[in-house]
Amino acid sequence: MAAACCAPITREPLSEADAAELAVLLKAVADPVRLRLLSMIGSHAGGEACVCDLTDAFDLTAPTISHHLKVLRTAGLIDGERRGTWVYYRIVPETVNRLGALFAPLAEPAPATGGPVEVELVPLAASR
Amino acid sequence: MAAACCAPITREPLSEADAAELAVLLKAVADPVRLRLLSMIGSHAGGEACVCDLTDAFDLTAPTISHHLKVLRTAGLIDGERRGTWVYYRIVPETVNRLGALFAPLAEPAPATGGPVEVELVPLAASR
DNA sequence: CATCTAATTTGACATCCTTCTATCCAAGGG
DNA sequence: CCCTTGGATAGAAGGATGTCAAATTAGATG
Repeated sequence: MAAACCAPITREPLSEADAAELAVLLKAVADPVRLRLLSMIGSHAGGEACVCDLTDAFDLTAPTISHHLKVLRTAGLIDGERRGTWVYYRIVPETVNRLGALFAPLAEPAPATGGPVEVELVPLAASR
Repeated sequence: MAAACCAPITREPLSEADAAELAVLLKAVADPVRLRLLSMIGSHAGGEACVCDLTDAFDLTAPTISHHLKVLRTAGLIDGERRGTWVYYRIVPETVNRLGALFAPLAEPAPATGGPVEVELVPLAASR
C-alpha cells in the first residue's frame, strides 16, 4: 500500500486508486466506538492506553473492543505493544495527519491559529 | 443535529454523542465513489458540478450515482440546486472543515526524548 | 505444573450498504 | 398535447459489518 497522498479533497479530483485506499482508512474511523477509542488513546496521558482501560469505558464485550482495535491497527491508525500482562496502544500520527490533510480547510472559517503545524499546503492560486 | 464540535481527535476523549454524530458524517465519506464525487464537485470550475458530468465519470448506473449524491447531501457535505433541465451540486465548506478540524495535525513524532518509549513494536498478529 | 487473568481469535447471526432494474417526476421541444 | 431527456425514487439481491458467546494464547502467580 503506497502511502496515499492526496491534496485536499476540494483541490483536485481523486484518482480511482487513491479514493479506494482513502476509503479504507475512512471506513476504519467511521464508527462511533472506533472514534472514541482513537480519541481515548490519543488523549491518554503518556500517549498510550491499556486495553483494560478502554474496555471498561464501553458497554461492549472485550472481544468486540478487541475487534475494533484490530480494525484501527490494520488501517495503520494505531500501534500496539504488549508489556507484561497488559497491551498498550498508541496513535500513529502520520496516518491521522493524512486524514487531516484530506479535509484541509479551504479558506473559510480561519483555521484557528492555534499551533504551528507541518501540513503540506499546496499553492492556493490555481482554479477557483 | 447540533453542529458537532470537537477538538482534534487526539486532544481529548470524544463524548458518546459527538462520536455518534461524527461517525454519521464519516460514513458518508467512507466510500470510494462518494470520495471521488466530493472531490470532483469541490474541484470543479465554478465551484459546482452538474450531475450529468459526474455520472459519466463512473461505470455505475445513474440511480447509483443519485443515491450516493443523496447520502452526501443528507450528511450536509454538499448542496444541490436545479436550474432548468440540469441539477448542480456544490460543496458545503463548513461541514468539510469540521472533518479537517477533527484530524487536525498533532505534533509529529514527539516521542518523549530519552524515555523508555523507544520499544520495538512487535506486530501482535504476526505470531502464529 | 496448575491456575488465574488479560487479550485475541473463531464462528454465528442480525443488520446495514452498495448496486442493480423498473418506475416515476420535472422540464423542454415538436 | 405527446414525447424525449435529466434526474430521483422504490424495491430487491448480494456482500460487508458489528456484536456476542465460546474457545485460545500469553504472562503472572501460587
